[in-house]
Amino acid sequence: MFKFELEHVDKYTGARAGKFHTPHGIIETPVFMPVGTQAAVKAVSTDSLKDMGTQVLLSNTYHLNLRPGSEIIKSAGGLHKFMNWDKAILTDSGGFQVFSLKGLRKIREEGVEFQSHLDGSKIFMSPESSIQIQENLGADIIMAFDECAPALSSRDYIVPSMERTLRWLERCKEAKTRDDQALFGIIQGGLFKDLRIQSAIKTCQIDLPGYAIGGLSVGETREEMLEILDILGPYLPKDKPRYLMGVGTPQDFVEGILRGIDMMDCVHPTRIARHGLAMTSRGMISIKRQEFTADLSPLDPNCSCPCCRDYSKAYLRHLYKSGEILSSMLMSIHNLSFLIGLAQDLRQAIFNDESENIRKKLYTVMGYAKS
RNA sequence: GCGGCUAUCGUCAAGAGGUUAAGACACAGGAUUGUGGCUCCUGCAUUCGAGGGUUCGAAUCCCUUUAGCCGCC
Repeated sequence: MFKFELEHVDKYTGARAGKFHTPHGIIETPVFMPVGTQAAVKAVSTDSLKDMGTQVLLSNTYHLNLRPGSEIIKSAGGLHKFMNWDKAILTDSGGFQVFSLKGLRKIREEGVEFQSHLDGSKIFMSPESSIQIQENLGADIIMAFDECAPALSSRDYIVPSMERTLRWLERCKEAKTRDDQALFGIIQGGLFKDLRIQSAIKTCQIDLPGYAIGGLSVGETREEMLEILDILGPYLPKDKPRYLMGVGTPQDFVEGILRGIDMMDCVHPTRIARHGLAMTSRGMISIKRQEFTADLSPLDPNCSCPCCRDYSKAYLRHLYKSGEILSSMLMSIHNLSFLIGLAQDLRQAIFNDESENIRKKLYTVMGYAKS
């Protein structure tokens, strides 16, 4: 269980292709993981997710604990049954909410006191309670409860935060009782290279089935983020999956994989889809643009997803302008298909030691901006 | 034919003599990275139905005219 087979490493870039075994199937890496925070990928059914080749979904401990409550999900037979998804699931621990709900929480050594964004009530989350909730949810991969610190944090802020996250990781491991769930540790350290290395070494000293890099894509530039990935590579065990948390523009995705990342998740594709933006083989397209009013060609002529197969840009623009729910559905299906397809292309390219070609294509043929 | 009322951005509408004519929606650009939030940011009337006048100064006052609505013959 939770064996990671490293199948091939691109001899030019170091990009990795592998297989991660979970109780709900094998995840072929590199992989993009759609995010379904509240046990649902916004605007996308599990049938659609399956059709587009999704291998693993993300969901969220903090949000599901508030609503409907993890006991409800436990009594439903776990998250897989509750949301009708029989492939792998990964739950984030609530650590990101320490960042995103900054105004609504207080951090202590023991844990974090949140004020519910729903009704204002006090919710205390600790490494132990996060693990307890995640055991109730029953995902295949569960994340350590950490603090995701803002990228612009000072060294004085990052040092104690990072050390606390390490102590919390020990407590998470201690609290864990189920052996059919893989606990991943999370490396922090802000944008300070020595702290990142320190965090990587100490985190990886704790034997776990996988390791994540957190605290990135939270306000820093792409160059800064990639620099951190570059220096971290040598400190990560080769025989464990490497998960870069919260990253999902096509550029970041490709650059991450070329730096040895195996797994990434992001709300980006589904969020921008709801706001009328598409990732395509010809760059980013805003379906809102006036120029598409009468354009009967597909969103992406090189895409075979249901959205591109069956509908025109003029129709998609009309749906968006009309506020139709179908707009969110089709655009989300497309964007997720694009990233999942990109991951599949990369995996194939890695086996041929040609992953660099995908990067070149991204910046030339596809026309994505380098920074 | 006579009397009254109304006429400000694509739409709804503030404004009642004094610097660049509110706001909302719509429209047009842009943002968005381990998802509180179909959200956020930016732009969008040198012009107030038309023409003339009073005044240092008018969307705001006066006259003429046009259109719509309401009454009366």
